[in-house]
Amino acid sequence: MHLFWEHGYEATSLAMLREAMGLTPPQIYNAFTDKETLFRKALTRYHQTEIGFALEALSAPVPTREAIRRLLLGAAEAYSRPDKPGGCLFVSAALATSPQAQAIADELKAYRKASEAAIANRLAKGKAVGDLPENLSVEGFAKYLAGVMNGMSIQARDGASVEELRVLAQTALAALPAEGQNQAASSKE
Amino acid sequence: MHLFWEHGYEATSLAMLREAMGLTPPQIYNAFTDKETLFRKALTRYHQTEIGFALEALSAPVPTREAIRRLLLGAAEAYSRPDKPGGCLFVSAALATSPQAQAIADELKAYRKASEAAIANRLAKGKAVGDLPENLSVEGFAKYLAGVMNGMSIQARDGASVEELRVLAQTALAALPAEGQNQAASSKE
DNA sequence: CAGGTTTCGTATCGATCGCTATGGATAAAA
DNA sequence: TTTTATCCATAGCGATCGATACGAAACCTG
Repeated sequence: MHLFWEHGYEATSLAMLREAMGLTPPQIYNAFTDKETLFRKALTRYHQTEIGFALEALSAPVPTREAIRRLLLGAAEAYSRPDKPGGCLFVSAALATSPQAQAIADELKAYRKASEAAIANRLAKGKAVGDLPENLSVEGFAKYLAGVMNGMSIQARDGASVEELRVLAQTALAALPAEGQNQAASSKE
Repeated sequence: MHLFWEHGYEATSLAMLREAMGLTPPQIYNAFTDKETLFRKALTRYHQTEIGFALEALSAPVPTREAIRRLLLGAAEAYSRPDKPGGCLFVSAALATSPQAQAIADELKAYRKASEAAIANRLAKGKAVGDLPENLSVEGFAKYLAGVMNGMSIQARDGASVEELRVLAQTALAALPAEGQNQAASSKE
């Protein structure tokens, strides 16, 4: 998973994977069928172990602004762990691929779209509760937030520290409109 | 250039390049020495022909907020041209590479860092003129803006339209603080 | 201990990568 | 017309890709 995270799908060779896992070629193919299913296993593992903060933030029983704050700050931490590759695997692993691997690229794109949809769902819920102004475009703002997270992934890959990503997240939060009461509190931290 | 833009450095094979240019192997090597220098030629060409909006926006004799607005809206257009690959070549072409191509990845990273530095310079100038509040962190805000542009690049690659990217840019602009007079005007458009 | 079966590491498969040597066609010089 | 030189497309170079065939070792069963 770390190798795919660092070098992407195509640039990670089976020789690297074999050396990292200490397996011989038949062992790796008995266990994972082929490279593509191995990558998909790494994908689901990444989703379960490294991206939990997102679902956690979006489903927490807190006001919408706080949920989004947790989402972005969670990304700041998850994308800049010292012992892990920088950024998000969903963004890095197959952004530009050869025509043969476009199925993989499409699958990662679907993951990103799903993340954006999850954000949009949370925003719609917040709008229904009254946390967000009536005239806010849920889809537009979800695209903004998903875009900011993707941008944080690039910045993390370029070496941005946790603190720098946190500042970026806080800055991005300033674009979030508030229905009155909770705007002043956010400028404190 | 379009092939590198679409498929990235490593996933673009010389066979694809030869077919696109209608050249035989010796012709391509006589003209461009090897794949790496060909890619660098494509890089400088991309920088000259597709990214002019950035320098233009940052050096225009307009208030800081307007400069940033032109920067982000310019990116929205440049990243979603119908007849061009989506997103920015500097972001897409070598985000995750094999160890052999890390020199290329580092070079693109340097390009991205240079863009962020250019934004920071413009912000510092704006701060000196009084367009921006005194307590604003120039580096932090530049990292935010560069991150938003990188995120727009990902969204464009995922199929976002010009209009969607424009909305994203406008949303990102809402995070820009103003020294009083020009804040009200921006919420109009 | 002998026989049959399963497991597993090595060696290698065909395909493709970036890149280059070679042979034949063409053009200029005598 | 003959000779020489230049150009350039085809064929193939070594290396590496993902994936597999084969022989040896190990193990459970009589």
